[in-house]
Amino acid sequence: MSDAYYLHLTDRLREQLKDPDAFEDGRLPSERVLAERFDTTRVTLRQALGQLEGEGRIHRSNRRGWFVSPPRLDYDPTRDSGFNDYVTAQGRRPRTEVLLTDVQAYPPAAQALGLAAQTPLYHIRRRRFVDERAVLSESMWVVPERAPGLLEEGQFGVSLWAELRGRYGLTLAHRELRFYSESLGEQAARELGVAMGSPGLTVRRATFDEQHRPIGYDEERWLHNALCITVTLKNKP
Amino acid sequence: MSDAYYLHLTDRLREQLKDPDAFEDGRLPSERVLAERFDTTRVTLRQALGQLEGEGRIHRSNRRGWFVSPPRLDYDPTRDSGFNDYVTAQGRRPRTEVLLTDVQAYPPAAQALGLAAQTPLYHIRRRRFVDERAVLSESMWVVPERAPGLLEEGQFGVSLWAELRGRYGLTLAHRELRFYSESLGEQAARELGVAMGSPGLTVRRATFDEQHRPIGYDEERWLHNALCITVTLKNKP
DNA sequence: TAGTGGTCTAGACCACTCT
DNA sequence: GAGTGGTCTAGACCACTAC
Repeated sequence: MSDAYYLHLTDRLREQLKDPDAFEDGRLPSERVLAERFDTTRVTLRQALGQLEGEGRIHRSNRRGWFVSPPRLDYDPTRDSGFNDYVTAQGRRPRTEVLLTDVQAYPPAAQALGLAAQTPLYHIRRRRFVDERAVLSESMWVVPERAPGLLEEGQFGVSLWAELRGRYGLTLAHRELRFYSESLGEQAARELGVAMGSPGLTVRRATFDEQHRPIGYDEERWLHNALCITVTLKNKP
Repeated sequence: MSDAYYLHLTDRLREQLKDPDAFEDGRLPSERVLAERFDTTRVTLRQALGQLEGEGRIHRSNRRGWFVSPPRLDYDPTRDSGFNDYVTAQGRRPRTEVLLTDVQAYPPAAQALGLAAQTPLYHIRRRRFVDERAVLSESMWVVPERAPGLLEEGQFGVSLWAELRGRYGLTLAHRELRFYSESLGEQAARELGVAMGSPGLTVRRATFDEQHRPIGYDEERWLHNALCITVTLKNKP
């Protein structure tokens, strides 16, 4: 089965991808051009592109084209250092857009925090970019009692955690993280400018203070090949 | 774009999947049958199946068919409790096969452990099952000085970490973990009985003792929808 | 041997982006 | 308006699994 033609195409494309300068603006030729060049149909060519997408080497922007993927971002979700900090530290350019702030009940957040399902929570939805590529769609819910007035004044473009620490004196003492691989749903796909069903990685995080009182909960939807999650642990848990 | 026909198919199939008893042995009807039932072609039907696969609801076994996926396994890679233990604790049935043991140099392992690239290491390759579904293909490299004679006597079907702790008195004090989403390569796909390019999740882990001497390194390739990685942290790192 | 999914052809139309 | 990827048709043959 290793002699499928689309696998030959992935081999040849992989070879070409080793020289990133071969593609202007990191953009691949159109599917029709590639299909003709390799003397095959778009269906087969797309199978090869899908394979390389799964490997994390290329990605697509909805109806715009295929692009060479940059190296994955290293991301340590156990730290509350800001997105801007670690993106910059890796020589990349961060940007954040606030899409929405409101007050809403969100049962999954409430459950993770041990609250009643209909508890109203501050809600902030953001979209984050690395080198002007949208890689992360994030929703954060904060317990209002822990950060009264947060929505009125917060600079959400910067680190929300820094805000919680600095302005409200909160200590993030206890964290429960879950991550899993799941394709992107309609909303996240739209916000990230990719086709629905594109591969994604989800991070959910519940945070508590020293007295184990709930602080907040967030859900992050990443483009699957944009990141590598890194965790370093001393001692046994 | 939300009115694509394959999305209607996913909706209808999702509905049917809510009643698992509707499928004998958790097996879906064949692609040809489903395509006819929904009055479409196999190409479109497969697009719908691929979508549900990405969502983690169904999975395929190479050339055997499509199956309803069981709930994800919760997995905490920061603990060295054995696979058998946490699978059993979740009411599932674990099984392990040893595929290979040998001595080899593996530069990525050596690099992660801070050793010379060509350092010979004990190597153990295993395949692990949950409820008789192969979900994990794993390679482990151990520094020979830390566990002399490991390959001669080890019971690799049980916990390798328990072996290292019990027989060699090793303390796993420091761990460096990396995980990322990446489609399965040829070897892992074959071992897991899925098509090459199927979505996967990779976990890499380097382990050190209290003196920060390297103990071992392992690479795990999971079926992407078989697990949810869970990490709980007290205090700030 | 029958049935399955895996691969592939040669087209077509549509929704969207770019300029 | 030109070009792109997204979706879809109606077939075909092949490699492999299960019996």
